[in-house]
Amino acid sequence: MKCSTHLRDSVLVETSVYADKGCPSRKVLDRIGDTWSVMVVGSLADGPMRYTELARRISGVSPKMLTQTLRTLERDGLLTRTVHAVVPPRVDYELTGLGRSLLTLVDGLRLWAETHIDEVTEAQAAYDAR
Amino acid sequence: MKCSTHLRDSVLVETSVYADKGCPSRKVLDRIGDTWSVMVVGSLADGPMRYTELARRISGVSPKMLTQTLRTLERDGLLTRTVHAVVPPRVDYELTGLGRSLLTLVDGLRLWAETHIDEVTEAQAAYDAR
DNA sequence: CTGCATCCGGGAGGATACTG
DNA sequence: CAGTATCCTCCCGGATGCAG
Repeated sequence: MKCSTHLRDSVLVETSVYADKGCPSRKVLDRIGDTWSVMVVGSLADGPMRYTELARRISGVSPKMLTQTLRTLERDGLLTRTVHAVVPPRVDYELTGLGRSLLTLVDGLRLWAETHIDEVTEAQAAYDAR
Repeated sequence: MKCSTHLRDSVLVETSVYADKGCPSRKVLDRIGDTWSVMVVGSLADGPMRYTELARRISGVSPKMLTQTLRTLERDGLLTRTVHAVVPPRVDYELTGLGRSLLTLVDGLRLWAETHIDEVTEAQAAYDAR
């Protein structure tokens, strides 16, 4: 787990991991780490989707956070935002190729979650019982 | 990307995704989403490690957050904490089988990051240039 | 319908000093 | 060495109102 391609200059930190802010893992983590981002990407797996549809599928998200998340993902090139010049306004969000390449990870995450959630829950119960 | 096993009761939200707080993806997200957690798990990939060693490899982490992260991961059954009764104190942290099963994801994350970070950076630059 | 602007409270998390 | 305790700041994110 070395940030081999982004190690700092100093030889003293050769063994450091995730040490550099510029470490790509760190940057991606800031994105994947964002709960809403992952949920948006996951939701868009099924295809293009409108703003309201996303809001409905991601229960609990405020308009503010949804917009903010969508903007960030758009800026990162993970999805496209298409405004249709009609009334009422219609805006479609769709994953880019880059965004879809993330689906593998997101899916892996979901799979791990469904597979191991029980073990985690048991471990927590055991820990709390001490 | 349905939380198929954890859908809410109401039929009205049948199409919702990540809607339920109890959704396992959501829970795992709270863990994976945590930057420090991922870095700790990634660092421990190489084998057992002491507190200070972890602190050194994860540059920028405060003692507070490192301890907090380690406790949470221990509680979740992702790593073990072994205290050796010696002076000076020696505490080893080691991934459990469950923790190691997460390495696949963490590695996938790192791989995606290293592979696509340039595309993301370019996309950001293009977006900002508009 | 699809947002943006604004306000605001709470909690995450950094810095620092100290202890068994 | 391996943490704990304390303080304090910042910003995440919810609520609300409004605009195009």
